[in-house]
Amino acid sequence: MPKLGMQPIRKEALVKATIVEIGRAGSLDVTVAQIARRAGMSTALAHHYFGGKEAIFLAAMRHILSIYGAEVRGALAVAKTPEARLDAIILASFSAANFRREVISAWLNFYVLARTVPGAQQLLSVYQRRLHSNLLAALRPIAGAKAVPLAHAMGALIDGVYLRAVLRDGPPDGQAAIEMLRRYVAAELEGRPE
Amino acid sequence: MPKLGMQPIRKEALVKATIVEIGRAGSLDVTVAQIARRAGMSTALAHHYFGGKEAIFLAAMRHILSIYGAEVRGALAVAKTPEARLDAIILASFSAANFRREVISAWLNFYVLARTVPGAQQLLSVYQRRLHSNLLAALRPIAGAKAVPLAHAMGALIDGVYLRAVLRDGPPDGQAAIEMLRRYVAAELEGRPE
Amino acid sequence: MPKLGMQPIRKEALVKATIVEIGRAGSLDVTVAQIARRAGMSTALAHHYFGGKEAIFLAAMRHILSIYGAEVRGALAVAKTPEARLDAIILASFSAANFRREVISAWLNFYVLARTVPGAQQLLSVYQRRLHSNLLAALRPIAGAKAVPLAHAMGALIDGVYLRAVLRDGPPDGQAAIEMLRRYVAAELEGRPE
Amino acid sequence: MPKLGMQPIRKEALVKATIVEIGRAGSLDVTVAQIARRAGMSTALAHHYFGGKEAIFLAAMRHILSIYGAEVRGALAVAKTPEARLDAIILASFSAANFRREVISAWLNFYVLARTVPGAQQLLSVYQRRLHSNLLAALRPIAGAKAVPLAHAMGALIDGVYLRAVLRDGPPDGQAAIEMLRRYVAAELEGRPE
DNA sequence: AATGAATGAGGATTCATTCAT
DNA sequence: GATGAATGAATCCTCATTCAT
Repeated sequence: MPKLGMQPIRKEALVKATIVEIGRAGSLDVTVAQIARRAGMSTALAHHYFGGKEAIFLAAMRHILSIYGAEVRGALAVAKTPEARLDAIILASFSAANFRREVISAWLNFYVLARTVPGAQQLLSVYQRRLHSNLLAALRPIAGAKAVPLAHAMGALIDGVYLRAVLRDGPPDGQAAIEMLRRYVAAELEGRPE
Repeated sequence: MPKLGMQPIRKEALVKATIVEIGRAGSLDVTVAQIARRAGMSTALAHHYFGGKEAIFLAAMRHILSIYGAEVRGALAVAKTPEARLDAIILASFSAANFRREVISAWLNFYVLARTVPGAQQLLSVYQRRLHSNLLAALRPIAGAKAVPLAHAMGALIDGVYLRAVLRDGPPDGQAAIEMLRRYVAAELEGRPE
Repeated sequence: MPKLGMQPIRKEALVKATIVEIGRAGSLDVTVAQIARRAGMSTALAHHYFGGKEAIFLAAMRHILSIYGAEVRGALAVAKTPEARLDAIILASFSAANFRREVISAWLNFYVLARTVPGAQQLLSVYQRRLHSNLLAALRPIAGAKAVPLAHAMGALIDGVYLRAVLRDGPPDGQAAIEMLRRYVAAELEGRPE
Repeated sequence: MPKLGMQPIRKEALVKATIVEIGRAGSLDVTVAQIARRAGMSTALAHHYFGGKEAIFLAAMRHILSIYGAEVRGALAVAKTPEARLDAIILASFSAANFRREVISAWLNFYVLARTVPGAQQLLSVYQRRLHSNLLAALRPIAGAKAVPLAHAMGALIDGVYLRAVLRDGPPDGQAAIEMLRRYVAAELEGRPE
């Protein structure tokens, strides 16, 4: 018996199923049938709601990025000093919600997706730009002229840590990642102030 | 006009074609037919020489890793001081031969491959371990207790720079990458020694 | 115009088409495409319903064996004496429904299939055991100690007649086969009673 | 270093390899490459000597049939009485040389081949006719009018025993087969003479 | 005599997508 | 809203066969 207002529920189920399946498969080689089955519906319905596989992937990507964005935003809101702001970004990047096996796996694969699908590339660019500007805003007061290169390096380092976490067998170690980032920032800031 | 001793020639052609095609496609969604066509032979011959698609991918991966390994080894051989050794690794990582669009793209996709194919995972692990031990050997004399975490961070940073280079449109900027790494090392080494 | 409840209809069509095609080809070298075409559907649908070629073959085999089994069961039900029972088995074995060109051809090829596919071997074993026990039950009261070897021989003779029918050009002669079996039984039973 | 007069040696090796491979595979799904490898040569050479796969199969079939024929001929030559002649045929049919796993498997598959390849059909017909006339010649003096149907039944029974031997797991039991045939003949001859 | 090289043809299987119900 | 039915278009892989050496 079909109910009204199922659309958002179905869509969310599909998005979550997509992330799980990409995590499980370790690649984008995931069939719509797998996603739909895990979401508890037919493939036809999945198509009905999203129009196509690519749109499903994009929605999953948007979901992950928006969760990450929300977490960062929330943490920044309560941080008072530049140092606290910087740390908030680091902590959000490796929080339990984001630095999870499936999410990391999906993340890596979205980098791949971005090479093919313009929409994905755009989403990833937006995320990178936002991260960069957040980092920059926090760094500017405390790093001076170093702020720009430092922000670039931190972005790359975060991504690198994600990338490496994909390969490891056990659960990802967020704490170690956080320490690595903190240590990096500390080292760069400790040096001659300019 | 069949000649003798074609096997190595054909295999190499296929490996190179594979890297090019993965670079072009931006993903592992590359058909054997595409690879074979670019290598100038039939798909049947590609299968004949490698036995299957996976083996072709693995050979391509091994090729890239071995070139990188050779370059590092060569640079380390002539470097006399620890500092020179460290710089040699950095330079090799972003040399014109390795830090090329196609190679970077292939690199990213090999990370994905490693999630599925055990052989690929192993190859990547070997590469990471070797890089780590090279970094460590160079850092130990000059970074003391910091050597281990620093080597980890450098490895992650290198991978992160690769990952980010994938997304950018233009040609990858090896020089900027080198400077980013050098700057980080300098900052860490400058700080209080323990 | 897709309707509901097509699964059993499609499956049956595929099973029948399989038997016809094996009969036509004279071997198991029958493509799924041929079977699907004759059954009036795409190969994809055939795979969808059966999961693979082997499963289609097994279903066809099961179909033939079950028809034969049903016919024997039906005939045994109305036979009152051991002699009538024995004759019922013979008649069913060479009835118009079973002793047809295509069915015989399929039969032979299922023997071949049984050499490769465990499921097929099992099906054939079941058929042989059931035939044997039916024969034995009918023979025991009238053949005494001879019953066991006689049942074996009759089974072999029936199979042999099938085998030879495969080679002949014209339509198989069920009547002649029945007479051969009857004569064989008569000869064995006439001999000294023990 | 190619030698002269290799042709018959190579051909025989291929024929034997073919029988072994058909026995191993349990079907005609045997590649020329497998046959050639087992025979210790390249596929190109196999083609060179036989011209094609079909010709290889036919040669293998001819080989088996001719061995069987030779054995029967030899046994008939020394048999003095009709009874002895009959027994000679039975014995030859289930001799250790013929009633072997691989040979039986090949035999079955030649029945399949005969449905497709005219040459195979002809070979099999020749064998059947020869067996029939041998049986008839032996039976005529001792079975009178029964000779013809008895010869037919014996032929079918022999084939049936072969067919059933294919399915059994263990080694084929020639002795049991011989007894089955002898028992049948005895029963028919014992009965009232007309 | 012998073989490595090479390929065209074909075959099983998968999958995103569409459509009628 | 929801789904079973259905397929066209790939894709990987195999294999008999040919050819130049």
